[in-house]
Amino acid sequence: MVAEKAGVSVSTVSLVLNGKGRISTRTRTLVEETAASLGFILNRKASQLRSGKSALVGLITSDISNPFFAEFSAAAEGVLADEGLLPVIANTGDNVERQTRSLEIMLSEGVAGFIISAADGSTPKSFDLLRRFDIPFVLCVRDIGDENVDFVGFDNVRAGRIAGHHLAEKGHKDVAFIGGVLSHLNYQQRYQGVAEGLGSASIIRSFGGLPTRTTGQEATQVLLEDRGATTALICFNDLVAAGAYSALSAHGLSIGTDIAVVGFDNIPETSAWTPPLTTVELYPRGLGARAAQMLLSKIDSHHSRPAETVLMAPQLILRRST
Amino acid sequence: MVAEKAGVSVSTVSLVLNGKGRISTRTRTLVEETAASLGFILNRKASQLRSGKSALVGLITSDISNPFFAEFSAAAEGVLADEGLLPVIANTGDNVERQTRSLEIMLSEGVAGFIISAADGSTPKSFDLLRRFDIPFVLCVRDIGDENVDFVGFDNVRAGRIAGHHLAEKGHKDVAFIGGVLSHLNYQQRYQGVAEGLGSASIIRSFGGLPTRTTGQEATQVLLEDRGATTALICFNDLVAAGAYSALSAHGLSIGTDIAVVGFDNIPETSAWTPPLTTVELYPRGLGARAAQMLLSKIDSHHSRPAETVLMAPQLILRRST
DNA sequence: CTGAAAGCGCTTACAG
DNA sequence: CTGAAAGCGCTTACAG
Repeated sequence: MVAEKAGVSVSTVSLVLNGKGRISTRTRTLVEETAASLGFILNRKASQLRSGKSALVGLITSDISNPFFAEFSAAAEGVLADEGLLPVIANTGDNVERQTRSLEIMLSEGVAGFIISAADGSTPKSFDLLRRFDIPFVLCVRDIGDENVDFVGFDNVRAGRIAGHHLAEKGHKDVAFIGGVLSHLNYQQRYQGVAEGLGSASIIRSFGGLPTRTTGQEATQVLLEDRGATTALICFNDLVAAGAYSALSAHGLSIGTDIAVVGFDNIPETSAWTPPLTTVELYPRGLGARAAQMLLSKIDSHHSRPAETVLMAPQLILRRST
Repeated sequence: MVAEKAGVSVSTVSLVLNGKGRISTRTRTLVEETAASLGFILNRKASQLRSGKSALVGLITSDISNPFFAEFSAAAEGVLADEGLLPVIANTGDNVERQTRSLEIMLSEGVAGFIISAADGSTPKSFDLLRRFDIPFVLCVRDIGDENVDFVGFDNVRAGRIAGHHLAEKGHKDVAFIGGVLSHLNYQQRYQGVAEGLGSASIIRSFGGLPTRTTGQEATQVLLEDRGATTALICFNDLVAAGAYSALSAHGLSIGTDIAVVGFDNIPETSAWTPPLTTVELYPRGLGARAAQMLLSKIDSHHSRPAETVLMAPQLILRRST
């Protein structure tokens, strides 16, 4: 360590730099000053190797350029940074193998824990690696149906119910559910909620697909070829709604008057659309922050803490598309 | 190292796991098999401490939830991941001090290099720390006017000229430039280009502000209180254009017929707007990928490589808002 | 082709 | 209050 050129031992330097032990004010300031003047920067690789602690946290999502995850990640970064922790990111593209590879390399880098929005197709087994090394992790957004794992997400059934109920109140009885992968828990729960909210006298037609703008556009086009009595679109998420908007207006339909549209997520762009989108707030930023907090507390307590599930209550954001 | 419980020395294990040295096929497979069966995961903290190499790259932007940087970062992550590198992210919120702190902690974590979109107010001095430690870094998107540094960005003057010229061709002579911080190089160059493209007989009114949706909305409202003969809006970027869209339609103006709007960036959402936005493509993904490639080549060659500036040629994306 | 030894830069008991 | 020594898990010359 360079700073020992101030005439003291390495141990002493380490002690003052870490604010540990009892060091005389004189040597303390001496060390601090020489460290500053030398522009000393701690090598955490070495310190972590010895102490076993890490300032890195793995942050794994399917695609950080998806506005939902961009918001989610930015919020997580914020709370992590406040604790001096740094997120290491990886996109899985919803590929389980890529996810496993990211897990391995991050583990290898010695991250202190993980925040993971599981790739499609993940099972509880996908994270056995982390259990084996006893690394704390919290899953979020995507529920893989494992009750023994910490999870922060939202109540999908309730979110669906809110959307369905809102439409029912507006008198819609024949509705299209656009986008979403039919085999996923997120979809099934949301669909169930929609059905409940709409009530038993209603009709729902489903047009599945990956939750992207493209799906929204294409599925809406298909729908419009034979619209029937459909008066409202429930879009799996706001990205899908974006695509639906463009297909709808390409058809000359006026959103909010000719046809209603509701989304899920409340990503920032939706409030600037024409008309602003009515959507079910799923708190991407709140989830990111909460997941980071939960991980932090897991890292602190580490053992002997039962698994927690926190579900944020979705909320209707009433705007002009319905 | 656990794997030496296969009867060989640590050195040998290290050699086979790194594919170095000449090892007999027999011991090689023996080691590989026992490593696999034991679920061995290399501790890179240790290996990096010794070898001085790192698999971490610092990725610093003002805000990763900004769609431009979300795209940028996702693309950078892609090319980094292909090389087995992992991005560590930090948002500066355009605060130079936060940027410095992130630089320090990442340095401390031993990143192999940096990709940085400089926070507003950065000067060449802001990165002296990296020069002192001889850490490769590439700046991008925001030009801080340092010619001795690797930079990947776009030609702002040209981008502005494209937008101005397009509007001039459509017969617009009285134009408002919405959003953007007037003291920034990016703004000044873009403005200069717009003026050139529009031609000398035109009028440009400026409504500055941080390049956000909110600014777009508020500045457009101010403009509309006294619109005068203004027939077109040039928005500093697509986020500003989003805000402008909502203010415009709240005023009952039909975009593309009553008034023209053009943006910069071409973030994904713009193509789904009503009407789709005419914008100047600035290649967020291309920039991210290119910056990562450039950093990679810097890390390889390391010394004796003159600074490079690569500017991507902007391109008009003609859609229906003009 | 393989092993023993040194050393990367720290932190952490342990003496004193 | 401070120092000497061991050791975190690797890689890398150096012998053999």
